[in-house]
Parts: sequence; structure tokens; C-alpha cells
Amino acid sequence: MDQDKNVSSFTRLDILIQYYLDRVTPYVVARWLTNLCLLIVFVVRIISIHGFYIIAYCLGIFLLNQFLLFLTPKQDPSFADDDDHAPSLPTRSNEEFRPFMRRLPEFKFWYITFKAFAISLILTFIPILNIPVMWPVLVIYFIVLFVLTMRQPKLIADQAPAAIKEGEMANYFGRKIAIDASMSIYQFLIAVRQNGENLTNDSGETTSHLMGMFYRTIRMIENGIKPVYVFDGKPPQLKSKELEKRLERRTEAEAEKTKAADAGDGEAFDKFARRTVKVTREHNDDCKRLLTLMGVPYVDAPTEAEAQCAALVKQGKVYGVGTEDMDALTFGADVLVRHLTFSETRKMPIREYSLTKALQGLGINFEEFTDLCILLGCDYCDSIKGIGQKRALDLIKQHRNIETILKNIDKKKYAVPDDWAYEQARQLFKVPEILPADATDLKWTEPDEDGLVSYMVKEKGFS
DNA sequence: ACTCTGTCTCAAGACGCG
DNA sequence: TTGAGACAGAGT
DNA sequence: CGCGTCC
Repeated sequence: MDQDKNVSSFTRLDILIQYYLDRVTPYVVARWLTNLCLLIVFVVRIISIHGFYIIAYCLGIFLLNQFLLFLTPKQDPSFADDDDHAPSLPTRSNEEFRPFMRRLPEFKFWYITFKAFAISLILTFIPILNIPVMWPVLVIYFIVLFVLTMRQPKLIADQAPAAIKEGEMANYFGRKIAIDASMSIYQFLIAVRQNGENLTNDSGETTSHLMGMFYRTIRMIENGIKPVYVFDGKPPQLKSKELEKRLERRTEAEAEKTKAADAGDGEAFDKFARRTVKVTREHNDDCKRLLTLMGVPYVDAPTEAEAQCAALVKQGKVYGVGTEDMDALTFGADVLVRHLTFSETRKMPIREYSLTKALQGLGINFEEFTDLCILLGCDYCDSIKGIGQKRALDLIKQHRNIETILKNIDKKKYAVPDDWAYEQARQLFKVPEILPADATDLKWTEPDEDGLVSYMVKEKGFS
């Protein structure tokens, strides 16, 4: 695991292997068919030469063991008893939902079985391993074990408890991760400031976003993560109301800011300055330039970056979405990685959320999940007062969709908003405007060091 | 007594030095 | 903006 | 670790 001395010497090979693994990841059926073929070859060989039963037995036990891990939700000891005060589940779309992660993800399960089949097959060519045993004994042994072990996971699965996968950066070695660029830039602009102002170069251009983007990307690449940045496009129509509100608030904050500046109130100034932050075209262009120089690909989303990120996951082009925003799950991204960036600096573990496992845990399907998220409140429309996490989930479980809920609900108690646009919102989640798979070409190349230096140092005044 | 919701507040990035 | 945590108030 | 600095 963490024997870093060895790691470096294997890095090359790792990268190579990971490269092929990545390419193979989307082809689930083909992968398993390959395994099936291997298994058949193995079985045929065992039967035809009447030997090596011990290897078959070991293989069987191993497969059984892995299969159990595959069925079992990941249950971290530290999360074992957080039933009431689920400490860090976000409020928005998944306070009550216990994201549900297999202890052994599908891909890893496949990979490990693949290796197991291959190794077993090879072992059958080593005569010394042909240890004579009574094969019926082994079969009985195996059946007993099988029956015994198959009982447990049912118990665990029935409880379907919290299952967030936690891990280190290193676990994502070689993985491709889609990241909402605008969101990151926004965060950099907000967080990276000194005396209430962003960092700037001599000519007064803001450089906070470049700083953050630069270091963060470096960090990820160092860890073998291949990031793809996704830039926001035009916001959808439905969001305009929300955006109006934001603009209003920003203008308000602007006024407060000026007031604070006049009064010489540094703290207040800082506070309001953060609220006036907006990601501009220039910021985006700067970052795109930087990314190009660093050899990191980016994608221009037609509308929402989160939606495009999710699409990249669905298309199998990246492993997951790296974000703090739970909306990515609503857009159908199966894998969501949180705290991806600061796990190294701070002691925050990386958390991986899986949509499929979460749905499993909640006992609902994706349409119902979408409705659930709308009920809980999204950017696109209002939500019903008095319905929060628990009630929303209960209602969804009972009625399965918003229409039925509306029919059955006591409208006096829970005021449904006028002209509630939940249907359009649902459409946006279901069929978001995204680029088709062949429109995005993700290539990671060597950084252009000279270009980087000249851009950062000469143009932006870095040292 | 308990559960659930809504509201408030706060912080926000990454580095390295001591 | 976002999430997280703490808390108060309404509902059961 | 906490805190000052990055530009």
C-alpha cells in the first residue's frame, strides 16, 4: 500500500496497466464474457486432465469470498453506529440517504476475478501443484462453506446501512475525474484573498484562480489522477429566476461593500467582497489557457457543467465526478468523489458516493430519486414548505412520483407552490443538454514547460 | 419526549516556515 | 454561492 | 499544528 519507495519504481508499469484498464472499463459485458471464457477454459482443463482439484478449490473459495465482498455494502467501522447523527451527510440531496457502496466495486471485482482465473490457469501447468486429493471431499467442503457464508451478507444487505467509500488519493491513481471548472474557479476567487482583495499581478489582473487551479491540478497529476475540467455553458431557462435572485443579492452586497469600505470596516468589506465574486469570461479563458499548457483537457458544456460531468461518467469517459455538489448524482453520475482535493493537506478522507448503491440503499429507482431531489429543492424550482428529508423520502417511497404525491397530499398542511415547474425540472435532470460522447476528445499530454513558464511568469507575474 | 424542518452562522485554497 | 453544525420552534 | 504568504 504505502511503501512509497517501491511505488515510484512501479509507477511506469502502473500507468501502463491503468491505461488499459481505463480503456476497458466501459465494456462491462465484454469484460465478463472474457472472464467466462477463461473460466470455461479452466474447467475444461481441470476435467480433461483429472487433476489440480486443489487449485480449483482454492479458486472457488477465493471467488466466493470476493463475490461476498461484492454483495456486501461497504461499512466502515467508524460509520458503523452513526445511525442518528449521521455526521457529515450533506443536507441537500442526501441527508437521509445513505449512499451505498459495494465493499468491492464491480470493476475491481471483475479485475480481481480476471487475475484469479488467469493465475489459476497458469498454475495448472505447474506439475508440482497437482496435489492428489479426494475431490468429492473438496466439493462437499465447498458447499458447506458456501451455505454458511451466504447467510451473512443477507443480514447485512437487509440493513443497507451507510456506505460511503473512503480512501486516499492514491486509490485514484490513473483514474480520470471530471471536475466542474467554474465551481473550482469560484471557490478560488472566494478563498484566495489577502487584505480583502484577490491576488493580482502588477497590472492588476486577478491571479487567484490561476494559482489555485495550477497547484490543485499539479497535486492531482502528481497522484496520478487525470482531471478533465468542464466549463459551464449557458444556464438553462428555468434557472433564470434563480440567477436573478443571485444578481440581486450580488448588487446588494456590492452596495454593502462600498459602504464598508467607506467606513473603513475591513472585516465587513471582506465579507461582502466575497459575496460579490463572479466568475467571468476572462477567468475561464485564463484557466483554459493554463490547462492547455499543462496538457490537461477541458470540455465546454453546452449548459450545466455538472450535467456534462455526469454525462462523461455515463459515457464511460471518466471514472467519476470530483465535486462537492450533490447535484451531480441527480444528473445520473454514478460515481461522485468528494474532498478529492484537500485530503492530502487536511485530514479529510476522500469520499466516494455511488448512485446505484445509494438508490439500492434507499430502495428507490432513479426516476424516484430525481423526484426526491426536486422535492428537497433544487436550483430550478421551489420546493414544498414543511417537507424535508424524511417526509420527502417517505412520500416518494409511498407514492413513487410527484404527481401521485400531489394527488394524495393534504394541501392545506403543505402549501404547494403556484405554477410549480417540477416537470420541467425533472426533464432537465433526465435529459440534460450535453455533448455526445464523440464530441469530447480527452487527451492528456506532457506539459509545455516553456510555455507554462512564459505564461505564468511573464504574463501573470508568478515567480 | 421525540422527530422533523427551517433558520442562523461560518468558512471557503495551497504552501511552507517555525 | 455551497455545506456543516447548532439551535429553535412546530408537529406528532 | 498555526499562521503568514502567494500575486
